[in-house]
Amino acid sequence: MKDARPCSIADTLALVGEKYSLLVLREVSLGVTRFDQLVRNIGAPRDVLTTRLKRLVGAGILEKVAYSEKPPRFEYRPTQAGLELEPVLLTLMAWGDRHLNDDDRPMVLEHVGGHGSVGGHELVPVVVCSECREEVRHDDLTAHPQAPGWTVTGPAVA
Amino acid sequence: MKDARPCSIADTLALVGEKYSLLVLREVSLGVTRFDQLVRNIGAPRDVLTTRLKRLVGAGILEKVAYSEKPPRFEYRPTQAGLELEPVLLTLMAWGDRHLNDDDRPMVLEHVGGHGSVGGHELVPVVVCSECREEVRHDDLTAHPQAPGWTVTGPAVA
DNA sequence: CCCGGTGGGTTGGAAGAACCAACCCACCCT
DNA sequence: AGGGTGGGTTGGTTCTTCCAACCCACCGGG
Repeated sequence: MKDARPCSIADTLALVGEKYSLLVLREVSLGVTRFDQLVRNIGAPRDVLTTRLKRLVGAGILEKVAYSEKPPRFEYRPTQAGLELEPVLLTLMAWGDRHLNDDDRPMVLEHVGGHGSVGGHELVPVVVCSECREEVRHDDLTAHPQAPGWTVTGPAVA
Repeated sequence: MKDARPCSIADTLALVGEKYSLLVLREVSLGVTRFDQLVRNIGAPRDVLTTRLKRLVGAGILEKVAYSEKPPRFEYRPTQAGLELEPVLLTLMAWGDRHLNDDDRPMVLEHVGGHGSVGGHELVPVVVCSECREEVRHDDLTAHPQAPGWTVTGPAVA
């Protein structure tokens, strides 16, 4: 990945884009935080999961918390930064629900609103602009690269 | 990945979770659709990019469109399904902007609203519930696995 | 006609990562 | 003493990546 477009998407994927990493985040967000459970629920090889967990802890996305001394036992809990990746998981899930599992979604999320909302309803996540609160449509977007030497189509100088 | 939790997140990542795949989508969403440009802007090895493009075309996320006969030349354009992955890209970018590139974001997106909105403003994407329009917070969510034999913490029967 | 350049790949070999089964250790329960 | 659980590590094989080089069709200029 040398000389690629500088980009926060690429930077984020460099941390959480490896196989299983986002699935780890799915599990810890669900409250599943122990090594053996993660292995089973994700279906990852144990050694691979070990290296993923190290990476995510090192990146400050998970933290290793002791829940027992003697024998020393740990659980992996999401940090604030880790929890803030939930929108990524929600949008991935929404896409898969729509395009891959349209007739039987493997999991349904119930949304229990904050301010006086009555009961729970099914969550269908949508991305909106925080400024104008409108749903983001592709055609309403214009990209402005900030890095010197880069235009929207590619490197300018090179 | 045998016997893992059935999940649309995993299903989606099986299609677009390999290295570079989402970066391809970033580029085609920006309008960069040709092989050589993709190689340069993404920084991926040519052969790997070839296999990724085949996969994405096969999945119906991209389509290969001829823009010249003699010599035969193609561009890779996102399908509707491909464009609908943009929310994933936006949330990834927002996270990287906040947590990795807080002082100089590599790219700024301008949002030109649809219905009579005046000028463009910077896009800061937020995920909301389409039902109640409130921002989705982790604590407002409850997961309901639909697959038989699965609870939120793991397989029930085993 | 020959030469270099562009677009879009394919090929071969070396290096690295994933995968799997097996193993290990500390502890707890019976 | 024996088995079970939690949380890993190890060794060896296979699967991917990576990189440089190559290939081919076509175009333009001299």
